[in-house]
Amino acid sequence: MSKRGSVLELAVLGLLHQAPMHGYELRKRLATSLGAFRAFSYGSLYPCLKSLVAQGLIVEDTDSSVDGSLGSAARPLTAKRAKIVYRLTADGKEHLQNLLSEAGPAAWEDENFGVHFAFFGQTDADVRLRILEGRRSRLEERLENVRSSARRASDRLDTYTLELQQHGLESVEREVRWLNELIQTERTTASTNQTASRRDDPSADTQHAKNKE
Amino acid sequence: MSKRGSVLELAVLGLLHQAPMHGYELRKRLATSLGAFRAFSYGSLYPCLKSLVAQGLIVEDTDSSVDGSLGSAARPLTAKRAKIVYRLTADGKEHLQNLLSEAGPAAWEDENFGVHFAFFGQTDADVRLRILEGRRSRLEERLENVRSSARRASDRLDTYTLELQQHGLESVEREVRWLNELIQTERTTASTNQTASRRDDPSADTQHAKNKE
DNA sequence: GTTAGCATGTAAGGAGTTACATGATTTT
DNA sequence: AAAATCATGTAACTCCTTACATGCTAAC
Repeated sequence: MSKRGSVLELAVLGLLHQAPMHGYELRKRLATSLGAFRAFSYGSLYPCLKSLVAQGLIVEDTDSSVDGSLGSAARPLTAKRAKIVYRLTADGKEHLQNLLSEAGPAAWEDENFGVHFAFFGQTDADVRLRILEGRRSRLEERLENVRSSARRASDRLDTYTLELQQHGLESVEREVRWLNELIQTERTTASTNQTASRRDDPSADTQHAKNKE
Repeated sequence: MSKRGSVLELAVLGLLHQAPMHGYELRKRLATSLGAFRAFSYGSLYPCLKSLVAQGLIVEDTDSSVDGSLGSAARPLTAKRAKIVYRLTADGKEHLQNLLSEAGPAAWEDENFGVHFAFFGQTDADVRLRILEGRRSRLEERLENVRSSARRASDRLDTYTLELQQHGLESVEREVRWLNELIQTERTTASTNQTASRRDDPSADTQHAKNKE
């Protein structure tokens, strides 16, 4: 169990950690505040929230305060099709921390990297660095593959295919440069102010045992 | 029927149009020659090939010529676990042309744009231009959304989230510049040498009636 | 003669979308 | 009082992946 690890779950937990909110708003934030331009549909969001509740990672605060306007004493304090505000539980916070201290390949693959990065504010400095470096070497590996296969087949590919390949290559190169800058910054700021989360802090290691890296 | 329109099917048809080949090689080309870095698994490729056969768009050339080395007369010309070479049928070619002359939104969304672009060599000049322009305005629209939501929430987003958003923004801006150049080139080369596929060619319009744009 | 790469497939399942269905609240 | 937007949900489906299962062929 616990291998419930879609992007969505992490994103939801991360956002709810910043502030409790209801599904509708959650969805809007997913669309923007995540650098990714992925927009999730309600068809995936709400079932995900249900599942998180079932796992005990979040709870629903059924908003009975805004019952408001016509609240006489006789009214059974339900009905009304509740507005549900979701909030992290203690377990949820812990689980989020575990997910965010995952510094293996899973954290730097395309689908996940963006989300992990988006919550770097809640991530240990050493984990941040490892993820950035992992991502970078993943991309460099990819560049190597494409370049070598380009050497083999280079010609005999029509203009458009080449153009596309070239553009893809440059995009990846650009991301590598971006990562280089970030890594640089992480390293320098880490040495100046941050001994934050030294390696002798045991809590950061709790889930490392079960990893399949 | 015929709404069978996954990325994979188009990619397979496009590649088979360039040359007949078997599944294994098809997969390698998908990984590289498509600018996208998506690699499809056999688990999706082979079922897709089956489905294309069932639709009559491709046929299997069970390779009995390379029976070769020990071919005495007595041998029943099967067994051997065939190497299957796939090849487009006439229907397949027609269907491919229809897919490639699709100049609506479906052709310029993220998932499809790359594949359509990869086969621009087999696409009419006017369709190419429309897809490029469609893609560009799609991206500009997206930029507008992100920028305006950034104006609203700008602050109060932590450093990393902003960094991510910024990087995403710049990636998209970069793609827009790329598209601008391509559109420029298309326009100039179209006016010089190409009257290729003038608007009075009826065959380019065959599937336009059923579009839901 | 055994490893590495070529070659073909299937079953189960994960992650997300679309289309639908409903209702409350705010704006015009 | 109509329209827009806020808000919550479900069922069916799509596309693709993982893990498995099999066997041929070339190189070392």
